[in-house]
Amino acid sequence: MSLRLFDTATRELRDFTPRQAGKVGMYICGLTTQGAPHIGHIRFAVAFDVLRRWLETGHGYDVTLVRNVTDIDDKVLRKAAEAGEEWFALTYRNERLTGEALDALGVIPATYEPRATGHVPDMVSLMETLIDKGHAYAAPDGSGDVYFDVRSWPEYGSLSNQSIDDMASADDADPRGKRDPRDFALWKGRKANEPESASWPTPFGPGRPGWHLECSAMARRWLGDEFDIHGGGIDLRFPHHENELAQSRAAGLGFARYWLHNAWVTVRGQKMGKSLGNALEVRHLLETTRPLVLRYYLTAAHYRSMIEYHPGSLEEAGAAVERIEGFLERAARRAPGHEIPTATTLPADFVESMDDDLGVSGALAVVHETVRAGNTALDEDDDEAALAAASAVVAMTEVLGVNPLAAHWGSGDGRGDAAVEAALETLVRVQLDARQAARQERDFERADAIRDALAAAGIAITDTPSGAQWSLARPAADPVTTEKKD
RNA sequence: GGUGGAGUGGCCGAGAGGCGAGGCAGCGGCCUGCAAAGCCGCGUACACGGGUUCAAAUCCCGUCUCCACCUCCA
Repeated sequence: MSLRLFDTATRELRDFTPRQAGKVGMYICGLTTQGAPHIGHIRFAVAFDVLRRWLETGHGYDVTLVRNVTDIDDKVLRKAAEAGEEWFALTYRNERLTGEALDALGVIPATYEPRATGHVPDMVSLMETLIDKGHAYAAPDGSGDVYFDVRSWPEYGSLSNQSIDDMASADDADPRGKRDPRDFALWKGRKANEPESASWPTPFGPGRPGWHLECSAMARRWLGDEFDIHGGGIDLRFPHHENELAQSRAAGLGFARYWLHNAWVTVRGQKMGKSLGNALEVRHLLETTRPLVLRYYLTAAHYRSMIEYHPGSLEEAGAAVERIEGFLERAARRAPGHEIPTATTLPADFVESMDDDLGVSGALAVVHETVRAGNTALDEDDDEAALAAASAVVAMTEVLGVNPLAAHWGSGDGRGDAAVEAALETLVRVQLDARQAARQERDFERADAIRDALAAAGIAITDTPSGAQWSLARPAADPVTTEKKD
């Protein structure tokens, strides 16, 4: 069974075949450095993290993942000017915040994260090629801008399935010497009010990258003239990806062979965005929600479906996660050394779902079915079957990045500092022994008082035929919508 | 105006001609001193109106509603 992915360019599912056997070059685009990341930005990263994991684990590909950092654009300069800080301070601070958020959610780091500002020579080279081929021109008005000539490229509009003449002509079409209002800037000449630090010398005069050129230049440098997958949010399809495609192809490059786009997170039916004031910043959500739960929430829906955020959705994700964790904890008590090995093969239904354009919903259904079967096996003292189920659950959740036992989640599963844990174990065990003694004397009032006291301390008791077990309780999240303007 | 997407049971969320994915919540039962956890059972849902078909949530026609993109956008 082969992997099928929905290619935005052809608007159909296509069998995925890498251009080089065993290797995949993937470029994903869109992590903002204009502000702190909200869960919409992170969803994008999580969606392509799942793809990357599946390419690696499910198909054994050697993946080179390049994730760009567009660290200079109009908005960065504007915001920095408004805040009275250096633009590079702002963009680097946010780049780090984004990195922290991705780490928190268990997103595997990219192979490389190139910055636009470090690739000006690559951009100049592309522009020279485009001008030579008659697809770009320096603005005749002395602005220092360089534009792509959309009329010179018949395929312009193919990615978003639009013809140039059908595109709404922008009311604010830049008058500065464009041959067509739809022509877009490859390069922006320096304006008098812009900081000198945001300017680079070029044969066309001093200036800075336009918004689109950096991706064509960086993808080419790190992945080659042609590569396998280009990913990003659906809202980038036009104009950003359309323009990337046009400028790269017009320059004679093969560029991306598959285009994948994820949908966004909505709040009250609207796309989340800082400008709308409904952005849920990752760092705020993580004050009340465990990272694993947030990761599960963002992973559980198909990447091309919108996720409608509503109060309570994180609690539901938390309940689902706890169900999986509860099973793994029970199973681990029966496992040799209390360690659950990771299964080396994945259930066929899981593989089939994942191969069908990353059907994570179906894949998670298999996870939960396996959990139920495993719980039944535990109840029937069929340890062999229970451990096989647990191993499969570990392997499947690892593919999705939601394995509760992954070292990444750290103390989230109660695996804190060993000395602290040992001390706690001793103290709790004393209480459990006292409760057991009370129960044997049928002094249930005292037994329940002990249980209540432990619960108040955040320790949950589970009675089993072989005695009471305890675990750190996971209080339900209490997320708050942060109404934060940027 | 152009392009694309969506409407599924109390909620979330898959599926894409015929056996009701899965999760959350709820109800009943088993287990338990009681709980919790776990297990078993319980739902006849697919925006609306037509049509095709032995059979439609799924295909066709029409309608309604919502969302997105059309040079800031994950």
